[in-house]
Amino acid sequence: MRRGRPGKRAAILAAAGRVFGRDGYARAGIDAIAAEAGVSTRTIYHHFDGKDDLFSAVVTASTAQVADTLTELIAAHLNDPAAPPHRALVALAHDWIAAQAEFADHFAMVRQINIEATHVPAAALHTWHETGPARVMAALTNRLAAMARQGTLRVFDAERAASHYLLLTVAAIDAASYHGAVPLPAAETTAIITTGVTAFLDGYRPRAQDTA
Amino acid sequence: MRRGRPGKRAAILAAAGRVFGRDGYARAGIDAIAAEAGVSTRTIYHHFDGKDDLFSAVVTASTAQVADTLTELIAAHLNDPAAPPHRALVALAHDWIAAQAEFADHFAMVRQINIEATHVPAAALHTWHETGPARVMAALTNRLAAMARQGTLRVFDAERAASHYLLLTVAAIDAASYHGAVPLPAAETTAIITTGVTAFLDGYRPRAQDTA
DNA sequence: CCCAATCTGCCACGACCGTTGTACTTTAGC
DNA sequence: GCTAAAGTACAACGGTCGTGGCAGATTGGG
Repeated sequence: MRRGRPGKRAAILAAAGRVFGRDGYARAGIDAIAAEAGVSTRTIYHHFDGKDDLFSAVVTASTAQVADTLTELIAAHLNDPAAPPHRALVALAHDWIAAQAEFADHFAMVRQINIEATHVPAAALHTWHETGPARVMAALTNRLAAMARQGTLRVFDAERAASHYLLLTVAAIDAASYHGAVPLPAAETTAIITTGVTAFLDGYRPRAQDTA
Repeated sequence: MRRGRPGKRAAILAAAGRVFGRDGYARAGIDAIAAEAGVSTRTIYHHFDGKDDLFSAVVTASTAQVADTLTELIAAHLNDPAAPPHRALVALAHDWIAAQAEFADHFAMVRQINIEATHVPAAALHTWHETGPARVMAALTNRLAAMARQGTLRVFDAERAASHYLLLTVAAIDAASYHGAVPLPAAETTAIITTGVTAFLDGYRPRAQDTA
């Protein structure tokens, strides 16, 4: 049974997400989280065993929420495996980026986890990966494989194709915007996504008639 | 004029690079760096103004070294713009990954900078970007443009093409290996690179004759 | 309304760590 | 070999912060 009042607990989780996302684990202070939540520091220790426990509770909660959101986006945009791929893949990337902005705090925490992967217990890292990224990747892989079966895509390994798609769109945006730290003009965002999807579909090898 | 003896200064820089890379900025202690360098903590404050100053000195030094290494790799592997691209791009990616392993501490520090981009003075971030990534990207962009002029590649925007190449190879490896935290079997490394280069060249759109 | 759980404010302990002062020893160059 | 710069060992200050204790206020269910 969880300790304390659920309302307070939810407020603490939300506030901790904001503070951890903004300041990072090390910089984030229990006092700051308590103030943000409108709660006394003592109450935080009523609900959680300490800073580590609070952090992992926040991450597991937001991980599930984000994974749900992203899998829904995938299902919505790639529901028709016979549809022309360019338009759907561009639209999906746009919404994906929007989700990253909406859950910016979550992704900031995840980046910290990845950076400190060496200092994080391997078991926690593994369970996080299973409930989050692996779930989303499986959904995306599944849809790309369906598109391949329809002849919409030419895919040898659907999982690698999913990786490549995300790298050329989402990761490209992340790199250009310093993971959201530097805001990107909407036009540039669109340009990165469309050129990324074009590269994903067509590649950079000269066409046969070009070499003439 | 730099303070202190150059030998000690070099030892401090090297040790600080190792400790910062291994433990991260926050976790890294001046005492640990001093011990690693075989130097008293007081000597560190003789050479540098403090932890921040030491960190930025380490980063600027290794940034120049890494940028040199990578631009040399680019020049060596893409020296012939008329050569078949697949082989050269795969070989370059392999050596690039090897360089990332060799300078693992540097890249660990860079990742920290990127994560904490919000908390780093914008001027320092900008000069770092100019002397490091921007230099390397310019070199790679230049070579891809040359290949495009030779008809080896079909490129609209050489800089985006350079990004896409790195995303599909280097970034793919980084993501799979948690930035080097989880060692990757050599076979998997090769598979990621070759499939990445194949995607870069050929994309995923069905060939005309496939749709028959 | 009452009681038990919960929450609050405040204080304090203890650990960690960056930084500095000081007195002493070592090193390098003239 | 002398001298000034550089390095060392050690202790201490100061700040931050996680954590817990405690007494009293508050809250919500029976």
